[in-house]
Amino acid sequence: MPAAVYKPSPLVRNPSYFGLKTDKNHKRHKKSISWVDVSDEEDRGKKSLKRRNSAVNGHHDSAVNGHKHKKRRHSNDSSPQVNGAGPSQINGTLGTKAKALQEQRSQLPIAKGRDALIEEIRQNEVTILLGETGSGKTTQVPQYILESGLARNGMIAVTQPRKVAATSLAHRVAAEQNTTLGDLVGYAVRFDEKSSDQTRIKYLTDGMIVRELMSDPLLSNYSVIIVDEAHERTLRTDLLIANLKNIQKQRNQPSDAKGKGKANTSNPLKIVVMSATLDAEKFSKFYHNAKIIYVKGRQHPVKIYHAAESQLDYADAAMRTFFQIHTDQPPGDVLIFLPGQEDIESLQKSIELYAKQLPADKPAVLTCTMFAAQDHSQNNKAFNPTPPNMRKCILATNIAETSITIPGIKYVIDTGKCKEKQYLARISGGGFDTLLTRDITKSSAMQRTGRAGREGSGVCFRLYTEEAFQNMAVSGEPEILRCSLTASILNLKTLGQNLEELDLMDKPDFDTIASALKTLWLLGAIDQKQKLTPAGRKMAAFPLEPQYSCAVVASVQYNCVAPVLDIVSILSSSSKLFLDVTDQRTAAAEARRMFVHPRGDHLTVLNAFRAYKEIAAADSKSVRREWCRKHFLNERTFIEAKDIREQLVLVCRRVGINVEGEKEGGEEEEDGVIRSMGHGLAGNSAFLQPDGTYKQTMGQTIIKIHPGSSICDKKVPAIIYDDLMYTNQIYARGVSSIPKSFFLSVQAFNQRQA
DNA sequence: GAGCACTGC
Repeated sequence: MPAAVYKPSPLVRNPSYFGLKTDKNHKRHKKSISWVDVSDEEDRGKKSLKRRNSAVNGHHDSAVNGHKHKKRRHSNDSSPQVNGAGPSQINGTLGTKAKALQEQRSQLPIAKGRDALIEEIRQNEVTILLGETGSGKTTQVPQYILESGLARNGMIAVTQPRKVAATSLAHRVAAEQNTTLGDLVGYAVRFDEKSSDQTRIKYLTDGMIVRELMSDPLLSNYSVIIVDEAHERTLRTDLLIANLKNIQKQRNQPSDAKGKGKANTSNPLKIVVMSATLDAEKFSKFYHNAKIIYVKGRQHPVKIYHAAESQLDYADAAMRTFFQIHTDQPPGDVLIFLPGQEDIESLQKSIELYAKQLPADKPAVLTCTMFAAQDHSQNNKAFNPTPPNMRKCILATNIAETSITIPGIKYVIDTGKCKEKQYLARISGGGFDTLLTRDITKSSAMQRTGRAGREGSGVCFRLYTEEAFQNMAVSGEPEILRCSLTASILNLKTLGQNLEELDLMDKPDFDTIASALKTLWLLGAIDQKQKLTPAGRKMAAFPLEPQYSCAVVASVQYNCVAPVLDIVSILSSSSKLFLDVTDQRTAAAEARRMFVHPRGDHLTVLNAFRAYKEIAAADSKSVRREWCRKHFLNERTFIEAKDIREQLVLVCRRVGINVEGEKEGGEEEEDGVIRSMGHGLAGNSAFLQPDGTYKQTMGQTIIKIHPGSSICDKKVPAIIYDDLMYTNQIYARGVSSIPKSFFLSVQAFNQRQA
C-alpha cells in the first residue's frame, strides 16, 4: 500500500472534555461551563453554583447543594400527599429483575440529589435542569415528582422531540415502576398511544402536545410539564415553551387578573425545562430568571485529539485517520461522521479499496453506512456484532449523533461538517429550502465525541484544529429561525394566536412571517385582514402542510378526495417512496417505469400506491416485500402512508368531507387530481422558458426540475411542484405538468372559497 | 443530472 495512506494526519492530543474524574479536568471544563454534580460535596459544586446563580438570579444558596441526601427514593412519607402513586409493591414482592432495576436507579448520578431537586421544583414554578447525558434525568425526574406527590392528581407530561425516545422511555419507566405500560406510565406519539385513566406519567412527542393545545388550550390535564431536550430547540418545543409561559400565567395567578376570571387557581402548573447543553441561561431568562440546577452525567472518559492543522479534504483526512486507528489502536469499532450520503458512499469505496491492500496480519475491515435515505435493512447492518478478527467502520450522517446509538463504538472520527436545511424566505415567489454543508456546533461536536464513550473509554479524532473548535457556535440556530412557518401560523390562528405576538425565545424575521401569511392567503386559509377563514379552519384540522390540506379541501370540488388523500399521505410520509441506490440508478428507473405517469410525479405516486395496495390485498407479507424490493420502492413509506391516510379520513369525517363513492381512474379523475393539487401548489408553479429552464409564476427565480422527477426531461409549458431545494442549483421536486390556463384561475378560486 | 436529521389527537 502507498505509504501516504498510512501517514497519520497531524494530530494533537488534548485532555478529555468528558473525563471529569480529576480536578484538573474539572477546571478545564469550567472554562466553558461549570457542571455541578448534585451528588458531590460542597466545595467544588458550591463555588460554581454561586457563580452561576448570582449571574442568574442572585440566590447564592442552593437547595440542591446544601442538603445532605441520606434519604433515598423510598421516602414517600416526606411528602404531603402521595396519592398512592409510589412504586407499586416496593416492599417484599419485587422480583429479582425489578430489584436490579431499583438498584440501578439508585446508582444514577441524579439519585443522590433527589430530595433537593424535589424541593427546588416544589418551591419554584419553573425549574431549569441542566444535565449531561447519562445523568438519568429523563427517566428519574418524572418518577421523583410522582413519588413526592408534587403532581397532585394531575398528570406529568414529559415531552421528547423524537417518537422512539418517547416510547422507549415510557417502556423503561414503566418497568422501573414495576407496572404494565399504559397503566401508571404511558406514552402518546402519532399513530401510537398507550395510556389510560390510570396514567400519571406520560411521555409524548412535542408535536403531540402542541396538537393537544388545540383542543385543550390550558393543558389542564397536566400539573407538571417537563420539556426534555429543550436545547435541541425544535420548532414545536419552542412553540410549547412560549405557550407554557402563557398557560402558567393563567393557571397560577389569582382569578382577578385582567378580567379573565377563568384562571384556575386550583390547578397550578409546574414547568421543568431539561437541557443537555450550555444554553440553560437562555431558558432561565425567558422564564423570569428561573433557577438552574446542574446534574453531572455519567460517561466514560473520551480522549480527544484535534488536528494540528486544518484539513482541506475532510473525507481524505477521515480515511487516513481511520487507517491510523486500524493499524495503531487496540480493537474497537470506528464511527465516522460525515455530512451526507455522497461523501459516505465515496469514502466507503475508498476505504474498501485500501483495506484490501492491508497486510495479512491486520484485521479485516467491515464497512457499514448509515443515513436516513438508506433502506432500513442496510442501516441495521451496523448493529450486527462485529465478527472476530475484524474491525467495523461505520460511516454515518447526523443520524448517529442523536437518533441512533450504535453499540461497540470505541473510536469516533469527526469531520466537523454536517448538512443543514435552512429556509430562505422571500415574499415574492415563496421561499425555498437550502441544504448546504456547514461546520457543526460545539454541542454537536461534544455529542459526537460522546458516542465513543457509551460502553467504555474511547477516543475521538476531530479533523479540525482546537482553534476551529473554539470558534464554533455554541449551539445551532433554533429551528424556528430556519424553517417555513406556514403550518405553525395556521395552527396558531386556530388558537386565536398570532405568531408575531407570541412571546417566543427567538423571534423569526419579518420576511419569514410575511411569506407564510402570503401563502396562507393564496390558499384561502386567511382573508385580507389575516383572519382565519372557514376553509382555513378545515385545513388546520389536518396534520398536513397547508398546501396539502388545501388540496384535500379543494378535491371535494373535483370529486377526487380519495386519490388526493393517497397522494398527500405518501408525500407527508417521513421516508421517501422511491429508494435511491446510487449504483443501481438505471435498474431502479427501469423497474419504476410501470408507474410513471406522463403528467408527472403526483400521479406517478398515485399509481405506485394503488399498485401496492392491490398487491397488499392479495398477497402475503413476503411477496409484498419482495415486490417493493424489486421495484426499488420503500415499503415503510407505504405502511406509514396507510396510517396517515386513515388519520386523514377521520379528519375528513370530522370536518364534513365525504371520502367514499368515487370511481377510480380515468382521465377525468386525473384531471381533478392535478387541479386539486394545483389549488394547494398555486404558489409553487413555474412556466417553461425558451432555454428549457423554468421561471416562477409568482417570482423571478429560475428553477430546474430535479433529476429524480418523472418528468425531468419533458418540456411541458407549466408545472406545479411540492417544494424547491437549493443544493447546487434550485431544484423543483415533486413536479406535475399543469395546463397553463388552469392555475391562473386558481387564486381567484381559492379566494372565493375563503 | 441528484438525497442532513426530526415531527403532526
